[in-house]
Amino acid sequence: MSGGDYLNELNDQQRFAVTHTEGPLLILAGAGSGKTRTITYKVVHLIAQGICRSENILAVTFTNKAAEEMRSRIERLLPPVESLPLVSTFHSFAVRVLRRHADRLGWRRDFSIFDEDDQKSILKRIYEELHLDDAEVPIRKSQSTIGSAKNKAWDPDQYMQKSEDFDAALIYRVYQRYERYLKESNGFDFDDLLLKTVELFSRFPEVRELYARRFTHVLIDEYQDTNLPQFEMARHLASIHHNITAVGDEDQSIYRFRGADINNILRFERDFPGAVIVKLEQNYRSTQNILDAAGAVVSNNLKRKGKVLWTDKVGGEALELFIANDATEEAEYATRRMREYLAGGESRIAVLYRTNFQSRQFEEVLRRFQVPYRLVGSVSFYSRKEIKDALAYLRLLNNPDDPVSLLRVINEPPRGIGRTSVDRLIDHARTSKLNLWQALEDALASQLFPGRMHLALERFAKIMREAAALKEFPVHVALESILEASGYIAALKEEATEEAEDRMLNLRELVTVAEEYSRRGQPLQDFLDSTALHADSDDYDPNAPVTLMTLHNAKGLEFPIVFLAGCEEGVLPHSRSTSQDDLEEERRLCYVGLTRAEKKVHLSYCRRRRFYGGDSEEMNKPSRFLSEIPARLVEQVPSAFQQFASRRSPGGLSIQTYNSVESIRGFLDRKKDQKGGSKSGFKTGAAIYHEQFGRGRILEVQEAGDDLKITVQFPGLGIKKMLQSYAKLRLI
DNA sequence: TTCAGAAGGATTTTT
DNA sequence: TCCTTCTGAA
Repeated sequence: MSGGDYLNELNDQQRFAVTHTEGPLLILAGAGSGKTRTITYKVVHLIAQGICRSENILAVTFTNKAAEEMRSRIERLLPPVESLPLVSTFHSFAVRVLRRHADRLGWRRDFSIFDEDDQKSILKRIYEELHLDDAEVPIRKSQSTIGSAKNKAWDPDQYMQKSEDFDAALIYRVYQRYERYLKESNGFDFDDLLLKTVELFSRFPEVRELYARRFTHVLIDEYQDTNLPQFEMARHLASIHHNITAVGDEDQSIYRFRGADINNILRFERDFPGAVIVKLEQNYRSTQNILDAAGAVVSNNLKRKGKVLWTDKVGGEALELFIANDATEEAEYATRRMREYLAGGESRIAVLYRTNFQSRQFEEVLRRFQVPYRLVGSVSFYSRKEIKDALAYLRLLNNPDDPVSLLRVINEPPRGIGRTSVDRLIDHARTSKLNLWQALEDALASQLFPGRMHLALERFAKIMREAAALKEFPVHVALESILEASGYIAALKEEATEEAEDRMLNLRELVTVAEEYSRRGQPLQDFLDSTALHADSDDYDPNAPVTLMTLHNAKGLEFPIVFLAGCEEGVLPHSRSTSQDDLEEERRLCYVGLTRAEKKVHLSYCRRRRFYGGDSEEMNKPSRFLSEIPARLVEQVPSAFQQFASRRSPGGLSIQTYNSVESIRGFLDRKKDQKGGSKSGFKTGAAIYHEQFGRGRILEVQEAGDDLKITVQFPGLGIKKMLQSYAKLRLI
């Protein structure tokens, strides 16, 4: 694009933000106001106007996916010859920096990146070493405490000084040992990636300057979700030119639990003197009704600067509220509506929820109704066992000091190295002050272990020794070879179960991903980095007709139709969010959900919801956020019972849909109250249709107290008793 | 050492 | 409900 055509596509405020290219700038932007678009255009503007060169720009996004999207938008707008600016997340940027300079901090450049699972297994080892009991201070607690200490940039000593935790002394020891363990393993955890980069910048001014000079313009998206180390990274990077542009919306700050500090955005002017502030308050996404509803909810928060979004899309459809008896019914209702939408030509619908486990019923029902969908998150590809195993092998090749990976694969597939052998190996490492791999080699060389143990360990050592050269091979070759050589594939083949089949397919998939890296000539290191930093949200496919995801993952996205499920006390807001600050964050989460929608929002909640299989004893209360939406904006859809009652025509053929035994019970109760025990309409001999089993005939109807038991014969399927099962029955 | 079965425990959100 | 951990037997 030439001349500046792109400027014509912007409103006055956006254009100001794009063309203001000197000094710190804060863009306070509302939902749907074209935040990301504005900084994307700003990047284009900087290059197209020759203000700086592509390589002098660093744009930071919140997720890899967002980065990828921004890159491709920039690419479309720029003349094809230009090189692309660096668009990355804080984490991947940090990895980039550390891969070049980690040696200054005493790490090698081939360091490993430890995820939360790795963290957990490290902590487990440390607990054993220190003879700590999980019952005393749960590992989970240590893990999260260490994490939040790191988010505040506290080292163990600072933690010890500042923490008021009753268990601080104990966690202090764990934290100290943990840090040493990481160093000895030549690894960083996620938090370290940021922290150590900041440390590098502050301890070595010449390194900081290298980057601060190279990037003359720094742009940061989703600034409201930056934590302390991220803020400090930004400050270091802007320390020479002060050309920092931050975009954010305090109402969409939803990562407090991860150390995100809403104050970073609230005190931007103090942090970056001379900052200019632009507000973007026009919303281009949603109808006025949706905005009003969202605005009404979030206005109950006290900690905000406050802004009023407006749109020229006046009115719009009312929000719709469905009250379901249980989660299955909620999903069924939503799925029926989705089917209608899809039939009517809608192609992008989102189901959003607070917690991942809520996706289950939706998946079940969508599959039953044969509606294609895409799930973002939950058990992601990269957290599957076989994938982690395969990556652990590669990681071990890359960094032999990595004990986490070594312990993960030493007996995977089983090769006769059991707990006892592993414990003795660890012992030997500790007493001889060697790392695990060295200890293994040492023990083998000095014949330290008895015959069978020795042989098993030797077998493993041989595999890894011979595989060492693979490191230099194309990634997919290395991966395939190690899977073969380790016997992993053979073991799966031998197993010959459906599950093993699945695992092999997943591994194939991983090889396909690796082939990409080989094709681009990227080294193993790059492959490992991006798999380590892979996020659930990276799986989002904008072309899927129906997408299921958490509210957190929905940040930055938009959909014509949004279903916001589980609007109950205990779910949204979550039962663990009790403090005032927590509640405000939950409210922002609700706000984020509502403002994803362009045309229509469907709200729903369940009167009962099962947690871990058991029935919840009490009835759920509707979310307090629902009552914060003005009644005039919401239309309540009749519940299942009401729908049933109203569709029943006098005489003639009536079609009655029972969504669950629950609603049948409700129906019976009513009937009893009204007419004294009149029956449900299920009669012996009646023909019946069941959504799953098809046509059948009722053999027996029993009513015991509140329970209704129906015995139905389905031709070819035998006799089924329907009691408290979620029978989908229709009389025909 | 490994496997199978039983028991117990847990669950927010994520780079 | 599902997943991890524990226990005992082969």
